[in-house]
Amino acid sequence: MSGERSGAGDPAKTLRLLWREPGAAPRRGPRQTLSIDAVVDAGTAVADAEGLAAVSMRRLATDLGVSTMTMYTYVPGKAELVDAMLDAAYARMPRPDTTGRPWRERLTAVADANRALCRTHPWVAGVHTARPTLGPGAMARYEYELSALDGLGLSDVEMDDALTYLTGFVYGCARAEADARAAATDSAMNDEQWWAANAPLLAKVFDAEAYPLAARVGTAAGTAHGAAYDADHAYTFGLARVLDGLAALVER
Amino acid sequence: MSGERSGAGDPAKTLRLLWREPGAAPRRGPRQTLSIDAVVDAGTAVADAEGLAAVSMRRLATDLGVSTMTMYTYVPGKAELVDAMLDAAYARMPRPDTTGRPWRERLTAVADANRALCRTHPWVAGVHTARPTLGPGAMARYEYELSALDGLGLSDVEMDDALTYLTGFVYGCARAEADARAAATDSAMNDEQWWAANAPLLAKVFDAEAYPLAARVGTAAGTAHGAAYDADHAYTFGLARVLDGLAALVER
DNA sequence: ATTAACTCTGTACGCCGTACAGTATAACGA
DNA sequence: TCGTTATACTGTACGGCGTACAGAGTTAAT
Repeated sequence: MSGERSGAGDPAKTLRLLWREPGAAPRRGPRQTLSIDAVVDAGTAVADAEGLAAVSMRRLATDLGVSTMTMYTYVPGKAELVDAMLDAAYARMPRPDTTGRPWRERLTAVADANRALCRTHPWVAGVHTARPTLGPGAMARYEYELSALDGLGLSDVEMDDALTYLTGFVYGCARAEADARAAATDSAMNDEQWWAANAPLLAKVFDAEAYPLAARVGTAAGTAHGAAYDADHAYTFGLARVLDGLAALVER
Repeated sequence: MSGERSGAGDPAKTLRLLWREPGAAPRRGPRQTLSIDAVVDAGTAVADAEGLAAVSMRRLATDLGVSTMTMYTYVPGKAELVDAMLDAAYARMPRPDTTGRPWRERLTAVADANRALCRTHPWVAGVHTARPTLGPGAMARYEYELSALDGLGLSDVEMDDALTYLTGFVYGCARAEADARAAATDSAMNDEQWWAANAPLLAKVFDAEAYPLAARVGTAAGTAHGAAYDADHAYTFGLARVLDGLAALVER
């Protein structure tokens, strides 16, 4: 499949891993030399530095000094490992108390916290979360974020809608930013260099008179952002729109 | 890397492919038995039916009745093939004239057209487009979509911002929807079945009193949407917010 | 007739996740 | 104390991926 997905493993095995349920039987064989946390942390370290695509069972095993198949004694498989990495990242998010602050400020804090998460762990933005991680970190995060929408007169369903909409925007931005960085790394060209390589070639085939708006606006946007994707600008612009959009719901 | 990326191939080769620039030299060897379009169409057919992950050089070669390496005489590589598939999809988007209509209606049409694209070709939503496809289809699409924002008193840069914001929302929704479908296919469980498998296990470890909002809102949202991700609802809710957000910019 | 350009193909390399079988280890019941 | 047995760990192997490379066959220009 394209990209990684959360909640893709066996439900029972995944929940046992996420909540660290101890194996029922007393442990009879040799002691484990590593721990689940060591594996999860190793995965996170590789993903942070080189992207989730670099996280392979072979790679983590090498980093941890064990053989590849040993990984499977700590974690049922790659799918469950990704869930564990994700839940651990959620668990580490700061959750400052913003009770009593204006709703825009509280929602901005939620948005910023998620953006910060995606900046320290760019791979988080790329995980497909249709089937959410149901671990303790995810629960704590959901509870905290809903609290920012509590007491605004929204129905329960509207609270969930609004949160989905807000985080959807933040992760969309974060994904674009992570994507831009990954493209630069993989191609060994920054945006400016890439455009410099493409512009002269495109000029030979593109008819600016046939597409006047595209030519004019494309040039203006490229010049304004230095031909590079400006993640901060997109986030600032978008978040203002998102809050204005929610205002129509909250202050109705 | 996780997932497919556009604009990841060699710039010169990619642009030659997208604009179908004829090879300079007269053709000396045997005639080709297939065509670029046949390869692009075969890739699109597989991606539509089974997802972009199912599109491999070996698979397309088999479908087209040639050997794997023959693919490379039509297309420089997988990266360039994805660009060609994407540009062809853009080129096929309908572009009805909405000149003179209210701006909300015009932008809704743009949003709906992109949503329709992502429904006939769910893989489109999953392509990372930090480095855009610079083919004729992409250019025609950009021109058309900008025209919906022309004459509203926005600066060129604001037009690009607004379009980025709008399409960002649409593709975010589309990605969630495609993701939900892919998860259901891959896991052989629909959302309801997946939740039914997880709920009893989660109930054993989740403390509803520690996370009262999460428990209450999660239940309400799950009940309202039949425990399934409701893509139409998210889109309708979100698009209203997006347009309200842009109204603050347009009608200022 | 020769040569150069081109199409097509088979093999091979290094990645991936992981199934499976085998061996070493440590705690339990006797 | 001595099996017995659950467990930890490892090596090999399979089928997938993109694609580099070398070679064989085909056609048009010289």
